[in-house]
Amino acid sequence: MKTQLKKGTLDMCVLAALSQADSYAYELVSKLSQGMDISEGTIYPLMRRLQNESWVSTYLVESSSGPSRKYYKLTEAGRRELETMRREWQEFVAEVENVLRGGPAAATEGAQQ
Amino acid sequence: MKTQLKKGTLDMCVLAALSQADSYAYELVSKLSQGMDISEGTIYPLMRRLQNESWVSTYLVESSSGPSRKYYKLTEAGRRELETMRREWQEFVAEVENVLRGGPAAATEGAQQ
DNA sequence: ACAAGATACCTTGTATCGCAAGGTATCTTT
DNA sequence: AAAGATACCTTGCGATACAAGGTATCTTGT
Repeated sequence: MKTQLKKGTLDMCVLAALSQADSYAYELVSKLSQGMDISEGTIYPLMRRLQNESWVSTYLVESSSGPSRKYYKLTEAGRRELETMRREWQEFVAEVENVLRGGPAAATEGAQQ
Repeated sequence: MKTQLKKGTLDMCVLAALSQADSYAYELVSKLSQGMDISEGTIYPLMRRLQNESWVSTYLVESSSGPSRKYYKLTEAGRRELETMRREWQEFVAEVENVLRGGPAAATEGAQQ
């Protein structure tokens, strides 16, 4: 999957996943990797960013099959941010599709061929 | 408009615009800026990339209202690449929407709340 | 008991790309 | 001659995805 296209969407995808159920980074990677292809080197800095913005909070849970898991939980601010991101995403997609359709943003004047 | 979201889509948008009519960088900026918000500092390196990939060719046209314009024209390879990008874009959007809908890529197992 | 593998955390360095800021040259208008 | 629009371009910065590598825990096979 094209790396550049993902820029700016992974935060939203993670927040969306967390809006359904709390999760931990390692699990998020394996779940999101099915369709989105996200790697560990991406998720850990990303989760830190989300936490710095206070969009998620964390708590530790001991696991019966390995080391403790750091669960992330969406905060109220995170829920609001997710809605904002959704809106921006939809607007962005609409604008790109508009250009692809040859909408008003396409160059039409004074050109040849 | 969110900077990160544009990454990887501007090439496609420019190729799409050129698929309708030849154009030059300065004009592409003013046309695409209406909806997409693209700046000169972005377009010139971008056009060079497209040319390096042989997706566009260029020709000079003298203007009656300023310096000569460097027109860009989509090549056959460019047309094929545009179709590839379109496909990848659609697949990508579909996958993101899937995650937003809480699709199979969302974390559901073993979480709390 | 010990090695191997899975689970789970993390950091460092690299590449890419969009953009603000700045620079140059041409042509028209005042 | 000066000012402004047109049109080209480069440099340096910030953001982010990722490969590669590292550490610790827990289970399983021998």
